[in-house]
Amino acid sequence: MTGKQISSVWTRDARPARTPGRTREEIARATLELLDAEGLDGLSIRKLGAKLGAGATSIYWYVENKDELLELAYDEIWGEITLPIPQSLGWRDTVSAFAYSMRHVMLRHPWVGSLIGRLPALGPNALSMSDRLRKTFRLAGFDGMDIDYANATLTAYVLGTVIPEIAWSATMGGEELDKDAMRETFEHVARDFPDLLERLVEVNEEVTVSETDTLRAVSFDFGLVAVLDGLEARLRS
Amino acid sequence: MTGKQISSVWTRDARPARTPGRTREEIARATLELLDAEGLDGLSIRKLGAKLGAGATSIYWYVENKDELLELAYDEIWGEITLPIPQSLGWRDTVSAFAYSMRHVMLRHPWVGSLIGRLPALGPNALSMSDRLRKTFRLAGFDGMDIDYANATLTAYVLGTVIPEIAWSATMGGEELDKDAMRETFEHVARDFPDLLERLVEVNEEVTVSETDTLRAVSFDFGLVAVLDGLEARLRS
DNA sequence: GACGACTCTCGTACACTGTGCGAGTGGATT
DNA sequence: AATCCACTCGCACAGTGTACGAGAGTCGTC
Repeated sequence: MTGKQISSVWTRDARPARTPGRTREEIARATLELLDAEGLDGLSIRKLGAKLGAGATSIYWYVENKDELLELAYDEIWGEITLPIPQSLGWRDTVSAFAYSMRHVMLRHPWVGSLIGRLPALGPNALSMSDRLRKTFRLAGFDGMDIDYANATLTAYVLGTVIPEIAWSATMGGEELDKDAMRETFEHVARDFPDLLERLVEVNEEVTVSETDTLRAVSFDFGLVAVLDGLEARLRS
Repeated sequence: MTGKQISSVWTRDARPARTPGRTREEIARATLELLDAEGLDGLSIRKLGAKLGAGATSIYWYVENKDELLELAYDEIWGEITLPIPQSLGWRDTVSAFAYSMRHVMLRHPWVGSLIGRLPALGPNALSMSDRLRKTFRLAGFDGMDIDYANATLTAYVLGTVIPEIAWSATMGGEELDKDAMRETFEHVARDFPDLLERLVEVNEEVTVSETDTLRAVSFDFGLVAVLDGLEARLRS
């Protein structure tokens, strides 16, 4: 049981809750709120300390370094994602609901976009979700390693769709979706690719602000259906 | 042509190359090398200045801020990815080759994992690749918006697979793949999910270091085939 | 050749960051 | 009452991104 482990908050047990002192949950929650309010760059140990009514460096009693703090907040996210109980729906509807939930949660906490490539998902919420997804795929008829492959494929699709979406919103959303500015930007950067430019401008013109979301949702759905079809084909063979 | 645009290096033209002074390419290349050598946290303006034999703040003549520097390096990455000329192979083989190339390039430059959720891909190399992918999908028989949907789906799958892979390597790879340490870690963090734990340990045990890569490649291929099957189904209807 | 304009460099300075250290505090155990 | 230990936190250090403004070098025009 003892011996060197991989470095992560989750490889050490939380300190037992005592009368003085904070809990991991408290700290995770506060970090999450700060991240939601001010983004990844807005989070600093000193600000977090202030928010908790504590001295800046007190946090280091509970956490080895800033990355571990981010691991805590990251796992909170996984806890917000919902997955219907497997038996209630067909597997396609079940995992679709998961995919949509995951997308929404990520868009609500856009800073995860920069963390997924840096921190492993080893927290209890992430693992619990992984466990439940595996059960869902097994119930659907997948077997052995295919369970994990299917799982990975679905999750990859969602991540890969949402992460660039976040980057896009971060750059374009800041300017309050100024259509003319965007058209000019496109015309400038894509001036050597008339084909691509035409499509970019077209999409930019014909769609109102609120319809942008719908369009993205349609695109998300297209890919999701394709992925599920592909997985289903694997199931039948 | 004038007017406010979206904030990105690519919305401003590069300064014309003069006798003194660096070029964007020079700076992009140096940034890339520094990132490859020292990672995202290892990149600082001062270090980059030193590497270029320039004063630290000279870089700000060519670039508005550090993010724009990262945009330059990010686009270099897109330039390393290869896509066979569409007509030479069937569309499935063509986009498969692209997917594998993209995966390898990303794994070679693991710091991109943290950038994709933060910076838009508006550089010439990224757009050129996007343009060529669109042509490939059109040639395959996709039409209208389906071209872009298919494009997005494929790219999402690759990104979503590789990004967590990078995070994993960053945490586990540092400890030189100590098998026992990993087993202990798993047993600790996944102790409440016996099913998942069994699989984690099993995979960890039965596989040698070099086979880890193979296993990941197999998993990647499984999902890729599923995605392509799903897209092909869309093509037939 | 002289002058002015412009491109480009860079030293200094400022506010801010993560975090090591070690002295301090206050409640529980003996 | 004495001891221990979980916990707090001020200070300090090295490092960060970047604003600013003074200078150097090069060009075009008279």
